[in-house]
Amino acid sequence: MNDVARLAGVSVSTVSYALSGVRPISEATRDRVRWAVEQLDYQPNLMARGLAGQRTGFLALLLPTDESPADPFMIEIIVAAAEAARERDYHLLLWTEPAGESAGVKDLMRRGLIDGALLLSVRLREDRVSALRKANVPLTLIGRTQDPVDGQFVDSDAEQAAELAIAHLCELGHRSVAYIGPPRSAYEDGIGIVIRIHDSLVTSAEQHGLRLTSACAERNVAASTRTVTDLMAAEPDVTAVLALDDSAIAGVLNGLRSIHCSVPADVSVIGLLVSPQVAEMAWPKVTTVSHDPRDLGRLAALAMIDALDGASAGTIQVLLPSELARRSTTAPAPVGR
Amino acid sequence: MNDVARLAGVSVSTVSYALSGVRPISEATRDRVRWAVEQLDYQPNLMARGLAGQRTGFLALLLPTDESPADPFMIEIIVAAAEAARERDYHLLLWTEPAGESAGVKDLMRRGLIDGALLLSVRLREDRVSALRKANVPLTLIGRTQDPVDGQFVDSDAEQAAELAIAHLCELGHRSVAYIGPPRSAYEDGIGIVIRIHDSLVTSAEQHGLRLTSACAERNVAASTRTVTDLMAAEPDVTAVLALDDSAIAGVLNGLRSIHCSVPADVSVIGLLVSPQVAEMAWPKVTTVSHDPRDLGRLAALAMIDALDGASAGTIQVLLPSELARRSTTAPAPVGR
DNA sequence: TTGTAGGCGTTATCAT
DNA sequence: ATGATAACGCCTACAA
Repeated sequence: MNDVARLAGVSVSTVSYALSGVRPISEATRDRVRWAVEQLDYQPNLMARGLAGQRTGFLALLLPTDESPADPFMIEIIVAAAEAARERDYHLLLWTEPAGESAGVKDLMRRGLIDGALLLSVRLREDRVSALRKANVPLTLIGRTQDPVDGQFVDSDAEQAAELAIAHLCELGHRSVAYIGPPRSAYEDGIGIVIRIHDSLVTSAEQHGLRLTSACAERNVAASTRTVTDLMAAEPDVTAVLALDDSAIAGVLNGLRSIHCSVPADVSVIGLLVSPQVAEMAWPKVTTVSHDPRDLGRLAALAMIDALDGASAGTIQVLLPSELARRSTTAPAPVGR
Repeated sequence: MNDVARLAGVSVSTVSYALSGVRPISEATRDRVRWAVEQLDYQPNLMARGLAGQRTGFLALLLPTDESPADPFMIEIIVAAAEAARERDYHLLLWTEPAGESAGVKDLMRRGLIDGALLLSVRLREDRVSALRKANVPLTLIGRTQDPVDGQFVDSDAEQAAELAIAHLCELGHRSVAYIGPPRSAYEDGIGIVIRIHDSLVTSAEQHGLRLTSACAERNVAASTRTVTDLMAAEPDVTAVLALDDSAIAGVLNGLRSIHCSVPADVSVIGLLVSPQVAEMAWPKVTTVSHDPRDLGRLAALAMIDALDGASAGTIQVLLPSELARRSTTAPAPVGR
């Protein structure tokens, strides 16, 4: 930067201001600085900037390790967050830590490394959130706590998604539907989206006068296969199956095939919050009620950055609506059953 | 650190040396410093350290964006790299960039942000490698270029894996086997592991007197399903199928089921370099010739760090051997076919 | 074995 | 609108 200043014939502070735009600089000077920067192919040193300024340009993405490894939906969230951060000249640090803990992130903050943190897999009751708040770590949640009045978050709108899915099945004439949810442990852990989706499905089904049967399945093909076959045996009236997550899709389709239920002629299937990638990869391609997972990561990163840069008008709280993507697994309910 | 020095009654440099251990410090002083650090719960500022010292403590993990999004095998590599880095007080930056490019990483280096970079999805002929070398970016590849004489890498031992798989099938009495590889584009792009696995399979099959038929399938269930059914129709003698990658597994099992081939009674299936997670999730559970994907990420990060810290005796080049994990998809070849 | 002081490359505070 | 200069917090010769 010294070199740039010398070449442009101005002082270092002028260069700094010309680049950051924090104080008015004359056109002429600015152009000379720009030219010198160009000439020397100058790139500011980020460590020095971090030391001297108030922002380091780093965000931590806190990824719980003891859960089932990330599925495609999550990957897309993460990568999108990294890309959004980059657009705004921030950098994303991948930080793994056991589900309940956050001491590591707190240390990152105290060591002057990060400006804030993004939290994944948010539970309804979060020790991490209060702990990090207390440590003055700016936070944006991907997901929500039970009562997220005061913090920033970006989350899927569970109620809207549930209502959309149930309404669609209702229109198609289905009267009895099943829901294959995640393992019981996800409920016990209090994962927000899991509980909200379930509750919302129950509510929507009631309002539409639909019969809803819920079941849990571990996140593997064998388990969801077995769960769906058991369920169809116990509830022969069921003509549609809702499944949450990337993980259940393969098993559900598999199970239905194995008991000679044709999809969608005999039974319709809807994937909730399933990544397009997985929906398109399955066979037949799965109709989903979902949104682009990338929006979750992208908006969370941008919300964090806006808050840090003081560009936002207050706390950002976003609920992403889902859309119905009709693919090949939904059809009118079979008649005469 | 000033506070620590004052509290311990020594100078800042003594504190610095006591913590880094770069020069001899008396037991007594060291203890006092340690105590003071403890008292104040002091954590060094990493930006200042990065500015003053020669290392920043950051590594970039370069992730090509325009390929199919990361599968579980890759995720585990990435997370393992992040965790290994952390153990050594380094931090992993997630850096996405289109497949051929590396200008962004070069800039990271020039901006004094990173100490080195980890490269994923390495092709046999790599523009990125030579470009980054020229820019003096320390590199460790996860994968190999065609002729990786001088650089650091950690890669799967393709020849050993191929030989192991072929030998196993041979022992089980199979005489004609099929290989469902990745899309043709992966070959055209020159992805190292893809080409090495294919070539090695051909070689091993020849040596064992096995007939090998190869096919390519796009990375989705429908494509691999169709590919395997077509292939079985064209080559009725085939009694075993090898599949590379997480992506092909579901389709292969699906396809065989759809043409009423029982696995493993009629046809055996082996997954090559498939993550344990996917192998266990499938149904039936897939026999694999693979290794822990985490080793790839972990060793790459450690190799990089050792090189940076000068702890390594020269260039690190690792080929990870695979192991046969017998699950439920391999059995002796059916007799009388 | 320990202390002193200069420098790393920015940003921020005073002046002008 | 611009310049000089002091932090920022640590590392590392150099001196003692």
